[in-house]
Order: sequence, then C-alpha cells, then structure tokens
Amino acid sequence: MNKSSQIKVRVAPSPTGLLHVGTAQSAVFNYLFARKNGGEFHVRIEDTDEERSTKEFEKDILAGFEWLGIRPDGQIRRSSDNKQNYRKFLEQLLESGHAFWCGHSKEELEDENKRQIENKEAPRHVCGHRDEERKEGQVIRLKTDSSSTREIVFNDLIRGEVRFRESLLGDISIARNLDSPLYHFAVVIDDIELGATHILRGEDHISNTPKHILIYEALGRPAPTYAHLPLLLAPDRSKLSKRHGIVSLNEYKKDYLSDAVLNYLAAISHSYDKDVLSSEELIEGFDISKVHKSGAVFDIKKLNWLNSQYVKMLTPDELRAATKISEIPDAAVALITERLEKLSEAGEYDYLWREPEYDKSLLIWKDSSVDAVLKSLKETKELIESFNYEDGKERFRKVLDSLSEKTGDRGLVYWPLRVALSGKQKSPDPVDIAFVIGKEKTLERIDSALRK
RNA sequence: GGCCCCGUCGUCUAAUGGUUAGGACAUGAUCCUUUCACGAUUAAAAUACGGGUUCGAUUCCCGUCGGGGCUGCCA
Repeated sequence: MNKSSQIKVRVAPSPTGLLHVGTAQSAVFNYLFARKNGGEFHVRIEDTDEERSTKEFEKDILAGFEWLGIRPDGQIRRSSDNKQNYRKFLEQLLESGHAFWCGHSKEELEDENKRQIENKEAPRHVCGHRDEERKEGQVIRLKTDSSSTREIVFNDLIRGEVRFRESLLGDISIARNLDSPLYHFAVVIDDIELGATHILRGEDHISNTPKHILIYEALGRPAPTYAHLPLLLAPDRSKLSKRHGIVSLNEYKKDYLSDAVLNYLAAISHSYDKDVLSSEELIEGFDISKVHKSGAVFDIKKLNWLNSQYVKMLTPDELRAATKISEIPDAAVALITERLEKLSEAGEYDYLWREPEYDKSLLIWKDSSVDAVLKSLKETKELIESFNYEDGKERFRKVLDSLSEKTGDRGLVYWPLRVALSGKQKSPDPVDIAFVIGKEKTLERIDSALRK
C-alpha cells in the first residue's frame, strides 16, 4: 500500500471529563480497524473548549488508552497546537464568501428556535446579517443554501447510504472568532491536518456529519469516509452516562484485567466466532462490515465472566501484580484464580498466607455436638502429626476418610478442619489449604481452634 | 415539534429467502461434593405489530408502534 492510500484513523476525545467507556470502545474500534488494515491509529485531544478542558482529564484519558494497550502511532496531538490553521482556513472562508459574521443575539436565536418548533418547522438559523459589516460579539457562520433542494449523501461503512436535506441545516456556527473555533469546524480542520482517511465515531455524531461535509466542501477538500459506531447503552437503553454508575474506564482497573476489558469492548457490537480472544485474534477477526447497527447494553455480568476466564490463565507473578498482593504463595494461585471474578476480591483468600480470625461457633458442623467436633478435630490433629506431607494430597484424603468412616459423616471431619484452616464457611477443600500453608501451620491452626 | 439511526431469548448475538431459529452471559434444576468455586448435563426463554412481494419470509418492500441520537456562541 503506498503512502497516499494508507488508512489513517483517530480517536478525538475532549478532555472535559474522565475517560468514558463509550469513548474507550470507539478508540478500540479505531485501533482494531487501523491494525487490521495496516493503517495508522492516532489520538488527538480535542481541547477546543478552553474553559472546560483540563490536563487532569487529558492524563486520565491517555492513561486509560495505555492501560488497554491501544498504542497510538506517532505523537499525541492536540487541537490547541493547530490554532494557526483555524485562523488561516477561517480567513479563507470569510474571503471566499463561504462564511460570514452573524450578529444575532442569543435572545433572537432563541425566539427564532421557539417559533420554528411551534410552527413544526426544522430548527435552524437562516441569517439575515450575512453581508453586514463585522460587529462586536459576533460569531462566524458557514453560509448554507436554505432553499436548496439538494440532499447531502454519504455512504456510511456501517449503515450504508445516509441522506440529509441541505435546506434543513441552516447557517452553521463554526467559530466564536478567528482564534476560537467551535467543535464542528475544529474537528474538520484537525482531520485535514492529520490526513484522516476514515472517521469511525459514535452514532451520536451522525447528524453532525452533513455539517462537516459542508465545511469540507467550502474548503474545497474531499471528505473522509465515515462509519458511525453503535452506542453503548445503559440497562434502560439510554446513552450510558454517569447516573448509571461507573462509566469512567479507569475505575475498572481495580477489578478487571485490561485484556478482559479490551476483549469485552471489542466483542460488543461486533461478532467474533468465540468469546475469549487474544489481542491478535481481536485484530485478525475485525471487520468493519461486521459492526452492528443497533446500540448494545453494557452488561457488567458478562464482563465479570469474561474477566474470570482471563483470571484463570494468570501466572503466579501476574496474579500478584494484578491484585497488588505480594504475599500470595505460588501454591495458592490455582485455588484463588478458580474462584476469583473481580481482582479486588482476592483479599478474601488471605487465610492462605495469614492466620484467620473467626467465631468459634463456626466450627460446629450441622447438628453435631461441641464434643463431637472437638473429638474429630483432635483425632484429625493426631493423624496429621503422624502424616508425611511428601506422600501427597490423595494419601492425605484417604487418611482423613478413614477417620470419617468411623462416624459415617465426612462433614464432621472436613467442616471443622476447613473452618480451623480458613476461618470461613466457604473455602476451597481444606486438604488443598493444608498443602498451601504446610504441616506446621496446619497443626498450629488446629491447636488454636481447639483452644476456642 | 423537526431531522436521522435502530428493532431476533432478560442481556450480548448467529442464521440475509427454505434451520426443530443456534451459541454465550444471567436464571432454574440435576450431577460431582466436606462448604464454596470450577466443571458436566439439562430446562425455561426471542424474530415488536400489520400489510405486501414470493411456492416459501427473521431475512426484501411499505406502514404502524417502540427505543435511541441530534436539534448550543458544548464536544
């Protein structure tokens, strides 16, 4: 593929909030599309709103992409680095007569809008100030033909042909002044500057697209190819937002593996032939034409399950790093990963490396008496004292089973032992725990149970 | 209100003219069993509705209904 035909895509978040999972998904799709097609993936911080943009939000967004492992090609870009271009193109548009200064007050615009809604007309501003001299407090608008019968048509990679009537658009505001562009204008100039060939963005931008196309036309530039991604939805099928709980991607770090989140984000609204996929498989199987049209509800339960699948594949070192618990012994890893759904729950297995605390009443198995439990525990202790751990778990179980054969109740042996070793009513097999902590600690814990 | 997008189990989805409408998550049951988890088996669960086109529609067309997005001198 030669340079001029190479695919270039970007994700362009504005740093006016923490990284939203929807933005993250959009970034993932752009990344996958670029990687699959041998193109470039760029990140551009769309900081045109100087009032609301902050460096903290920018850092959060970038950290999120990094965590997901979607590395951009080339430097991070910023709209604020592109100011001279805005001025240049704005002047060009003003000179060529494609843009003009509009002096209508906000009140006048609101009245116009109200009137249009009452009259069941399309809300738009058709400016009567077009050719007047420039005054203070004005805004730059793109001149559109309100009597045009033409349709602006674009071929969306996901949705096919989409059409909008030009006459319904009105004169679009594009800048507050020569140095302060508005989003619609800034995004077009930034994409020209970048040389973006394809724009993959959320469906919420679909009705902005004809505006952007008009700006490309006024500038005499070809518009890129568009693909509007379906939205990530809350359980009530509205756009996912703060009131639906966690939408900030970085909040997922404490509970989820980045691979699981990447997998989940990539596989929602796009069909793969299996559920658990490596990042290579994600790229290999990605096909923009397989992206769905309808929005998808973000299902935390499925993410939990996917995460548990990834957790099971963790090595001891990876588990310790992911949970930030360095004390986890190698032998305990399988016992934990088999049960763990969220990383933050790993601490619940701390009895595998630390003395448990519990209430003595927990030691009692079903309806059995205190005496029976104590007797069982004592006998268990004696057996363990004379048992050689080298003989292995299976032998260990046989020994315990021979004890329970006397009463015919295995629970009477295993239950008190489990509580003595774990301090919990739900835990892995006490034999497994005994082999993680070793003979000495096993006997110590039985002793301390006996003293209760 | 206007414009646009969308509509298969509760959720994510497969099947683009012919299938007993398949899978996964979640849910119930059973098995395994000393508890939990894992695992295995299994059950219930969907083509929004109405018209067409066709020998035959989940699939194509139209309408209705429903949901969503946009409608800023925010992005």
